[in-house]
Amino acid sequence: MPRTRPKTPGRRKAAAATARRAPERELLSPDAWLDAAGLAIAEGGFDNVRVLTLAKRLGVTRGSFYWHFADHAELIARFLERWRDRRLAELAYLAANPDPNESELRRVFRLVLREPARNARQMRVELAVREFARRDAHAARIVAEVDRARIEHVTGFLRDAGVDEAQTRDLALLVYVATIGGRVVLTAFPEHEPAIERIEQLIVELIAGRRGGRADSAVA
Amino acid sequence: MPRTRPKTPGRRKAAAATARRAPERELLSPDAWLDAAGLAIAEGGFDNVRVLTLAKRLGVTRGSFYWHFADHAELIARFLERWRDRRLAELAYLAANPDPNESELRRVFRLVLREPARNARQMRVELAVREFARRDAHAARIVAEVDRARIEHVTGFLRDAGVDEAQTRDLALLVYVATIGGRVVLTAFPEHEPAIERIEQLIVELIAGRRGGRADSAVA
DNA sequence: CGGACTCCGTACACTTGTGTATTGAGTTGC
DNA sequence: GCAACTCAATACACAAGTGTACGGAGTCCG
Repeated sequence: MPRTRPKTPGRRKAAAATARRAPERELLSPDAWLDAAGLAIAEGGFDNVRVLTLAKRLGVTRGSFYWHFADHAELIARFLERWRDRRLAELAYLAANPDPNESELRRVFRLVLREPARNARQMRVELAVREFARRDAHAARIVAEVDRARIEHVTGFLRDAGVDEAQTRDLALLVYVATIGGRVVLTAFPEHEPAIERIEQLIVELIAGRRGGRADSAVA
Repeated sequence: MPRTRPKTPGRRKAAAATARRAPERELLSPDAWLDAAGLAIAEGGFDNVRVLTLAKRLGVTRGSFYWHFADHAELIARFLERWRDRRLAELAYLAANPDPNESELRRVFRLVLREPARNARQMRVELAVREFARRDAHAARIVAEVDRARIEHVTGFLRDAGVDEAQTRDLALLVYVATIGGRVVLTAFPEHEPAIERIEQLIVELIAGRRGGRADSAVA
């Protein structure tokens, strides 16, 4: 340890940062480091997160980093937890703000299928997190939490849509699995995007067929 | 260059290896290095392929490596090409050896959905290749070739199964995308495997419903 | 104005990894 | 048997990355 670095370092209040007389050079918040890490992860996965590289990109030296974070491992851990919190908040917002002009199922697809396809960076980060989860226990737990919440979410929608109770789980898993797979192939070949949207329609039909017999109206 | 290392190094015929009087220590073939690389990739992705580590695992030093390969890049390139050739051969074998006791569609699922789920290493390698393809042009081309061939294969099966011609491509893509997605989540959570098999059944029903061109198929 | 605090720069020690040059022990062919 | 060949060991130079120790410029607060 340098002098006596606090275990929870400089927690600068972001709000008071502007009220404070602006320093010559803008100081860095931990979030700035996490954002930089996110960029590096989107580009080359978790192995591409190097303190030296991030510092260079942020225009500072590693001295700053080791003030905000104990070490490289803490950066990764905090990044993963922030990622999980944001994904869960995403779901919570969706559940709390129903859109009366759109069917629920469509919104699910928009969230997990179409929307991320437009935000390439976010999609790449998610895939990188999943990749990393295969060799990191902490990441595996994080991914499990997010997967669980998402599947639960889709399941609830399907149940509300009148799908046969015994099969909502399998259908939800199908939707989720097709979604993830779509992301994987889309990151490599964006030209398939229109086809992915037609696939969405196929799944809608499959679900419609699984409801008590009829119903394009309520679902679509 | 050392002395005058040949551009195409020692190509030991694997067949004559046993006829040859066995050396004190078994010599390494390039394939041995490629296999070791595959193990490293399955464990930690392409960034985990390090000449030093492979050598340690093979019980030799890097001197051997630089005899068989020009450099690290060549190892990666040859690994990718071998991977592609094997995947294409896999498909060719399937097409050339029809099994009269099993439906074609089932065989497709067995190949792309159930079989790899049992071979964890192969599955992880495939996912790592796809991850690597997002930042490596060569890998991207390789993956494109394999994807193209597989989707073509599934499309052919669906057409033979009597699926509406106009939609075979979309259905094939759905099958493929669901497959890839299934692999991704299964690598993280193997306990979902039975659910994946039920998903297979759902897709079969979807395809059956698509057979013979029904009227309501015009919804898309 | 002066101490304490916040944040970053600098310098050092250490580790891991690549690539090259060279040597050297087996093996094969003639 | 002996040269040529095959394959691996060793030693070296170099680069990149981590973590730590310490110094130092701003900034706030009394």
